[in-house]
Amino acid sequence: MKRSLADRIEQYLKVLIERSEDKQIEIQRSELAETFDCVPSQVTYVISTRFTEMEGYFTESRRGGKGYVRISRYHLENGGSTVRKELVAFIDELLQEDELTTSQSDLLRHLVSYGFMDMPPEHRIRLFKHLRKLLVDYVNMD
Amino acid sequence: MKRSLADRIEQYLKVLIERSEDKQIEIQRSELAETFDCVPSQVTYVISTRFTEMEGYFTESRRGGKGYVRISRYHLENGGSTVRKELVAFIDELLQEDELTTSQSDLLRHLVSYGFMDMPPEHRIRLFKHLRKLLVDYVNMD
DNA sequence: AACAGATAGTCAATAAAGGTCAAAGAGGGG
DNA sequence: CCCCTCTTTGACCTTTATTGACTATCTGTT
Repeated sequence: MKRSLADRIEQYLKVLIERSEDKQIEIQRSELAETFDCVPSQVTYVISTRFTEMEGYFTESRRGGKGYVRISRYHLENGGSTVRKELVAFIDELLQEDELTTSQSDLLRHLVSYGFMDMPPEHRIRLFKHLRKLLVDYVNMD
Repeated sequence: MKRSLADRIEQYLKVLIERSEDKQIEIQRSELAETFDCVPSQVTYVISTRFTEMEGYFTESRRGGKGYVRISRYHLENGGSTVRKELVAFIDELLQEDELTTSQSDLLRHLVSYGFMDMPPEHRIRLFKHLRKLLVDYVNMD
């Protein structure tokens, strides 16, 4: 089991994240590339393949002077996840009842599943309830 | 978390604004530049990129003797509408580029146009920016 | 009213990041 | 050995920050 460079960079970042206070780190792409003696785009590759929203990570970045890449990990299972599941279930229901098209429900499911991770749970709960109401409004419009 | 000069000036101003009685401050561009040991136009740069209407700020200024720059953060309904319009415009753009179907953009436009009315503007601004990013992610998924 | 001095604004050049994309390389399974 | 997928690299692109020369607009004085 020979670990690739990408694997090692991934591991390195994950250790940093787990050790951090708020499960969130900020790195400089070029600096990290230098540490691992590779091209900067390798770092981009690692981040885009191993720190996706599907894996529970959220990334932001800024270019230009003093640029950075911030990676945050979210707990998919804590506060609000019940509400999240309920909302996803509701979207599926609307799809079953032909109140939404497949493309609409795909989009919504994506937004609801992977978005709003960085909100405080109370806000997220309120937001999801609000969203549900908005959806009801929408499908009852015609 | 290394900060650029622009970041530090931004932070400084935001603290002043939050501490102020009426969420409004008046500064002298050249004086602030001296404080941060930079050229005055740096201050202009910070203000024009970080204290925009979209971010919920409003600025006025006067040149000449006793000149000033006034920055106000607004609280009420003014706040969200620029961001809302911007997001709707972005959705339309995605539709034009065939990144979204008509049914998807209709749904989104409805949610964005009629929802979130009762949220505090600061939250709404963040939410809309977040939504925009989620949409970008979604259309780039394939 | 004209002028002088004091401010703030504009704009373009330059630097300093990160992003994109496609081609080449490396491994592994059939 | 061939093919497929994942990795690595590098040339080129976009965004953001910093600086300074030049411009515009006030205020106060003569």
